Amino acid sequence: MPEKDDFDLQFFLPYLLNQAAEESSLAFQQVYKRRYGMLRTEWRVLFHLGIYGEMTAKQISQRARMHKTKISRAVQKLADRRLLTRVRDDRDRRSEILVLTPAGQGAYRELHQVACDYDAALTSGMSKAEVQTLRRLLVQLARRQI
Amino acid sequence: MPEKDDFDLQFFLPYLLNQAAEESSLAFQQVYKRRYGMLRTEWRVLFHLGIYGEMTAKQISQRARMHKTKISRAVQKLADRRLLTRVRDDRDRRSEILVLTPAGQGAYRELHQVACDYDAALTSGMSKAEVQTLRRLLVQLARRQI
DNA sequence: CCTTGTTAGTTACAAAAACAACTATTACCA
DNA sequence: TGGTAATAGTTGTTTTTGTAACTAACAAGG
Repeated sequence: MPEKDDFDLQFFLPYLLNQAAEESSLAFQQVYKRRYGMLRTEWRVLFHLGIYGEMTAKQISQRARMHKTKISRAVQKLADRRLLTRVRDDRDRRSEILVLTPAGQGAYRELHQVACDYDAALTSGMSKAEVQTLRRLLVQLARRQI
Repeated sequence: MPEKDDFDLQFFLPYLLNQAAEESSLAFQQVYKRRYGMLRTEWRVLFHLGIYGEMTAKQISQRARMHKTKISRAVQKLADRRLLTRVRDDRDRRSEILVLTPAGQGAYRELHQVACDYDAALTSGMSKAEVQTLRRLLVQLARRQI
């Protein structure tokens, strides 16, 4: 039997981050899944367009660090449900500009409100300073390339 | 086009946590994937056995919050590669006790060392206090049920 | 004992993700 | 120009995951 040592899996950052990420997105997932039939990639695309305005799939892919095939399929589904429209870019006819329809904007606004409330609930047991530190360090981890 | 507001997707905790989790496990993933041909579930099972000693699939499932089918498949693969053996529990012949083989213990020790170094590298840009706060809040998020 | 219900683990099938190959367009440069 | 390389996005195929149904073993009350 292996010797015990001071390493605790529960504190190993990649593991811990994953546990926290999964647990803390569960309830939010229920909302966009049950209520809008969306997948994670789909609400992410919706939010990118809702927050940053019109974008191409490529731009979303870069900002969200998601593979282009995931974006492509998410965009397809959102277009099927008439939540966005695609407009060929005349300056570069390979790419297309994605624009939320009024229905898409409505869905975004509702989910955005849910997200705000949800984030507030998640941080409700933390002090302002703690929340600030937490987000700063997470951004640092998200940007770092080891 | 939607109005801009003060909500930033990059700071929405479920999103941010996920980005941090993915980015910060990338390089570690390379190691267990390329060097041992393991999947995420597999190294988790390996680590549970390496750290906590002999366990049943059910116990790992509870501690790691992973579904029993994932565990079952990971155990199968690890057994195929002779990294663990399964022993029927005579007190309850439905369950089986999982035990690392010497090869499994060796794999664990190597990956454990990698993990330690990796965790140190991830936190190298943070103060002791920051790291402590980070882990504490992450544990809090991971345990919370909203 | 013998039903009824529960639990540990596996298997089968459906959903989703990862990866590679493809089309259409643009960019560059000889 | 025209030919090669690069880029935006899609499609097809293979892995991996999620979900439900299954087998085998236990538990407990009649």
